[in-house]
Amino acid sequence: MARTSQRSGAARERLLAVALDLFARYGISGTSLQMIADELGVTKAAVYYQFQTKEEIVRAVIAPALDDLTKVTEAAEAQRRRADRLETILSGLVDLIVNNRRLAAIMQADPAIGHLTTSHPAMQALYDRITRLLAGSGSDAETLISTVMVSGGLMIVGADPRLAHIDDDTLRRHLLGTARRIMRLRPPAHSKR
Amino acid sequence: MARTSQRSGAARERLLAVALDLFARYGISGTSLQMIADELGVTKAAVYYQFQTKEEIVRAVIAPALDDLTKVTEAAEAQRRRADRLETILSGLVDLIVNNRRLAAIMQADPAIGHLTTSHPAMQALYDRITRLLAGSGSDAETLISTVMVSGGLMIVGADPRLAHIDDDTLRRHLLGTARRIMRLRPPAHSKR
DNA sequence: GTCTATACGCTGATAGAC
DNA sequence: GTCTATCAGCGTATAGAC
Repeated sequence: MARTSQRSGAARERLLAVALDLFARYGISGTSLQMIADELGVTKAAVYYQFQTKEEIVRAVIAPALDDLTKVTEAAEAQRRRADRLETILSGLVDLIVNNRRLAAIMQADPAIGHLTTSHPAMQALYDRITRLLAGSGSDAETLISTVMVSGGLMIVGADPRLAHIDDDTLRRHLLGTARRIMRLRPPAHSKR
Repeated sequence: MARTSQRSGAARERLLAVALDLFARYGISGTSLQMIADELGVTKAAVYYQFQTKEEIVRAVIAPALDDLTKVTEAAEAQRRRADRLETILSGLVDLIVNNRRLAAIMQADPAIGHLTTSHPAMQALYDRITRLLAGSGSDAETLISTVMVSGGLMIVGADPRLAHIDDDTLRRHLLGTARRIMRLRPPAHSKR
């Protein structure tokens, strides 16, 4: 069993840490298996033992954030009122992006990710659920456009170097504010601020 | 003279048309010189005669839109009042994106473009000018975040397949509306609608 | 001025020895 | 679990035919 994936192993963890670092610095297409191997002090084939495919490495790197995204989506779907669903998914997305700025940079910058999200059915389904949370069931053009702009804008924000100097709390606050404005959502009265 | 570029030539135009089409379908990294050559019915080296580099092809493909972007930027900078500058650059960006949806998809989706914009000094300067138009001289965190979200969100919108079915006029109208909302800009009184 | 033939070093990926 | 050897394909490059 355990052809690949699943099982831990220290070598595997080291590899993922190195890969995240290189991906963030050079992009996914800009990072070769050779670079990862060199950084680890092994050969390319040794990397291929841990992961059969470069795409597998990418998936493993983004997996933790994807799990969080799933949880946030489920929490939002559990809300009864549309305003609460919107508020939950928006603040969840904001937190996720602020906490994973390097990862956001990777996901936004590389078409390899786009390929992943569109090809993998489970990810496509998650994408659809988030779209439904943001746009609601009524899919008029205006709402759809706001939805695409808010999700796209949030993604991009994590990557942009012009915002690198802004601390997490400030970024989180203004990101959520701007996101609410795009979706015409009033700040919740019961919120702590 | 005329090592490359500059001069027209029918072959050159055909190549650019094919390249734009392939880039839009498969992305830049996903399009090989071989694919372009095959589509034209020539060899890879023939492509290499017209353009010494793949990057040169990319630059030539995005050049017309980049010229338009420069014109829009200059028009906006010529406005006296900040609200007018904002209005001009926003509606200019919206028009550009609506008129070049396929191109927007390419530019947003591929890191090769990111590399172009950050490496080429002239493009970096243009980017800075647009940022200044949107953010103004005061660079508080909130304005900066709105700026990044509006430019990023607009870019992404051109690429998103969920909006492919929306006609140009509707897209333009709601895009501008959402952009104004992000930047807290009231619609101009003297506007025709 | 436009192309073909050929080759270089790199990539992601595979098979099989140790 | 890691290695060597090898593969086809990539972007790039030159020499030379027409």
